[in-house]
Amino acid sequence: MTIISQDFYNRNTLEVAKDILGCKLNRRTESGILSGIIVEVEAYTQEDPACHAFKGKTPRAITLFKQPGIAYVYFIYGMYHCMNIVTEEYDRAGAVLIRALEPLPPTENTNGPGKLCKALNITKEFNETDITSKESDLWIEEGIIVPKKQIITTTRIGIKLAADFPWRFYIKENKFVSKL
DNA sequence: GATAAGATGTTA
DNA sequence: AACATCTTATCA
Repeated sequence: MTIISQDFYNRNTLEVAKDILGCKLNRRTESGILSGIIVEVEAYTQEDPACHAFKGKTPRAITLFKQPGIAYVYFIYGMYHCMNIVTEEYDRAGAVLIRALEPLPPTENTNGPGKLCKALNITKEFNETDITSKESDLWIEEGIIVPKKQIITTTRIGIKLAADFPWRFYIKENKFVSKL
């Protein structure tokens, strides 16, 4: 399997979000490698009021300004983690939130951003992990090809700010996309 | 089915 | 006080 390089992430966030659908997320654990196809994502950029980086380089959001191709993992609602991939050139903030995976093999419950982090045991210790290297315990490879016609665009979920931005993308009729 | 409430801790 | 969530309870 071909690992996805930094160049892929060093682009406009909206483009990366659409192009990463169908790619395969891998997590190496003591009991083996857990994998899933990315089937649902959302985009966030520094000009976007809903983005953590909108207010600038706060301690939490500083990761978003770093080099593309690293993970941004944060803790939310007192019990869940959410995993993003940092995009855009160094010193420009941008990220793609991984919202759902199609698990391989189909055992884990990965149809939501908090659930997939729990299933793959992704915690804040993975913040700033280089996901373009197989030496990491978290990386992304090429997966299946998703035709443009199969990509559905909608507004993002669970936010109040910029709720009208059509920056959520998912694979049409995939059973593992988060509920309604 | 739908909608509401509760759990829980970090952030600025 | 809000929060890029999810589960459980309580209706119908």
